[in-house]
Amino acid sequence: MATRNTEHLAEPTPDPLYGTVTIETVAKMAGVSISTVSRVLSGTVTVSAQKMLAVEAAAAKLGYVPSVLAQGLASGRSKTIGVVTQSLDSPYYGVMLRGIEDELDLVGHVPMVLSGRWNAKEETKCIEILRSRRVDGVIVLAGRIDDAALAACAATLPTVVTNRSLSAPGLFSIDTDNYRGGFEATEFLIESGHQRIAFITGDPEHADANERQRGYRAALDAAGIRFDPKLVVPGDFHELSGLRAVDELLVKRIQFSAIFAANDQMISGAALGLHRRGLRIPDDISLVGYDDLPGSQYMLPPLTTVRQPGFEMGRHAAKAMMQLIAGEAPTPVVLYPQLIPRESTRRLSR
Amino acid sequence: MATRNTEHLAEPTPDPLYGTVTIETVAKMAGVSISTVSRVLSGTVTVSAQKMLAVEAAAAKLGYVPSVLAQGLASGRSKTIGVVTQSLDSPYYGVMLRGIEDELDLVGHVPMVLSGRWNAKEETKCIEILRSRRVDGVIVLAGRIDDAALAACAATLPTVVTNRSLSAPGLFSIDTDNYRGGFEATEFLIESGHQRIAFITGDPEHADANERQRGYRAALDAAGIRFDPKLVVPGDFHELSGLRAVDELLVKRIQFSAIFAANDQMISGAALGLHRRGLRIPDDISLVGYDDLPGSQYMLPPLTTVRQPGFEMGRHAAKAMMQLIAGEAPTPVVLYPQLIPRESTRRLSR
DNA sequence: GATTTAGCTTGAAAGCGCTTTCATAACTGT
DNA sequence: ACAGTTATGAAAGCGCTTTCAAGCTAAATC
Repeated sequence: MATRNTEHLAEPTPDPLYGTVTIETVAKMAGVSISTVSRVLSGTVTVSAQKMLAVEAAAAKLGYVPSVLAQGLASGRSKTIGVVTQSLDSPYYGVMLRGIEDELDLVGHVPMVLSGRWNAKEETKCIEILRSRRVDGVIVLAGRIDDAALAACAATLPTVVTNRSLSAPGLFSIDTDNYRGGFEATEFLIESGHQRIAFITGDPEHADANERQRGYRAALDAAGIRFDPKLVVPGDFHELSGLRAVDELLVKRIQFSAIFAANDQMISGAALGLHRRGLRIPDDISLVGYDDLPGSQYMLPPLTTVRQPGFEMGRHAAKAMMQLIAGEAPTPVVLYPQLIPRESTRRLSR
Repeated sequence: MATRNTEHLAEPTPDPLYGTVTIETVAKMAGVSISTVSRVLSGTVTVSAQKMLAVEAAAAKLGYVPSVLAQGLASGRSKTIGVVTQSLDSPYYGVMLRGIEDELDLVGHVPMVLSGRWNAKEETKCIEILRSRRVDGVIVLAGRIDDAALAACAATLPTVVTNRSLSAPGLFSIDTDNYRGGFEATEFLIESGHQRIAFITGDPEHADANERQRGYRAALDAAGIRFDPKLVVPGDFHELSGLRAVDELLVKRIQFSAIFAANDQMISGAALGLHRRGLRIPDDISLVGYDDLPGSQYMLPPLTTVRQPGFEMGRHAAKAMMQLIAGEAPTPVVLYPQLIPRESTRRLSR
């Protein structure tokens, strides 16, 4: 036990000035009951102005900081929202975390962020840990965990998941239109005169990546360009896979004038691959990425990419969580990706 | 109150299967007292093998997840470590967060990360929030909050601060040798034949930045190169300031063959500035950064930079925190920055 | 104008789900 | 048979929230 009461001991000295000041300390000093202190602080019930002032004065003088732990135990609400991300240093998820933090801050809640390290098992473990900390809900950023497990989680804990579309009781999902993003990026390249457009895929376990690829194919079809499977190279969302993809294309002597990758990190790797072979961007090869990471506008040259509204997604996820907790049905939102033309693409003059 | 006990009501039905299973549920099922369940779970005291098995079986069957909230309240240890970072999407701090998370995970603790948004006031607020959540300690990553305030915090809460050197009771600080990093980067450039080396400063409020600058000057002195204040341009650690710095140098027609910036992000901006003016890296200008961010090896060209052991720093910070909590004196560590030569620098042939 | 009634404010007390003393009961060895 | 161990349960308490009922005041009724 933390600090035992000593009132039953022969120790007439008033509580040592030093030590934890609890609601009781405040109550005594203000000459009211702890119930009243609680009421003043939570502001739920009217309290006479006089006592209210007394309590506030006492609390201020004592530097009283209520224990959210105790509040949580007593009220059943910890004011903490669990967040499962993939990695604490992922640039893409980082932006979403910022959105979540900002929004939660507005309503006095705090996020508890754990990372799933890109695998379903770890994510499940994270959720378990979060559950043991009695979070009021969990927000899963993308994640590898399967839909069924997520739905099961939602049955006993308000759950919000981003970058996915699925529905279940207690579950809210929020996603952007990746198909459309993929389509627009490809369309942009085609309109710029490119015909041989390579595509570096993302991790096939992420629905996002597949949707972007579907958009790529659809744009090709729409323009009447025959799809060439040789132009599609597998990637895993990390830089190195982008570099390898370029190597593969080049080694196999596959003709292409542009590359569209399922995310910015892979395009960054691809750019290095081209650089190593003496190919210039965009003079020789045009590049389009996906995400618009904070650093992408400082790439050399600045990257043309599809901007994902990560920050907004984070905000909406948090807002939806608060609604879920309040028992309301979250207002569905549609977030659209947006093509940001910069300098990594050039118009092909025929 | 969360769920009221109903045992005093005329309701003979056993607890509904659905609902929170507490230590009491487990105790009843295993036919032991809650004390015994607690003991089995914490493993602090020996319990007969038979009861131990019974408890474990019951816990497993019920899917019992102890409430860390209640444990924290009762034991006075929340098993949560507060972390104050600058921004959840900062690449540099992200790596440190990973280190902290990894290390904490090993000992069953969880970080609660809040961001100070680059200002002392917010940081103070974060610490206050963390305190209200009864974290067992706080780790401050760099931070703008002044040393005195930090020392005051440490007086009542175990505190670890990175990227600073100061000492106070209950306070542990861990830093890398920024002077040395700055020195080595500059020395490397000088050894490569550069004489006119521009320096883009970091935020002067960060001691780190100033130390790096001191290292820069010292290396110049050591090589007998006269220090030219015109070569020093102010920056703020963000990309844009790097770009502006280059503009300034160029507009003022200041001669230089290399730039050393106090961090990678600014070098990234500087690179774009040079690119815009048609200057090539490293052919025309050599570049050296500081930090070695995850993306720096994929810059075009890959960046020569001073690697900061951010991950290790995070790990050590967390390890020191656990020692602080255990009442031990953390083992001091010295972390050295390391120059990583890549392709953004060239040897000047005279 | 006396009395009832509704409406407020307030404190006592029961819990929230655990940990940790304390004391008891059951063994051990000699 | 007795001191010395061990295992175990009862119970107090961690710092709050929230019900419950009592106490009071002001409005409403006849």
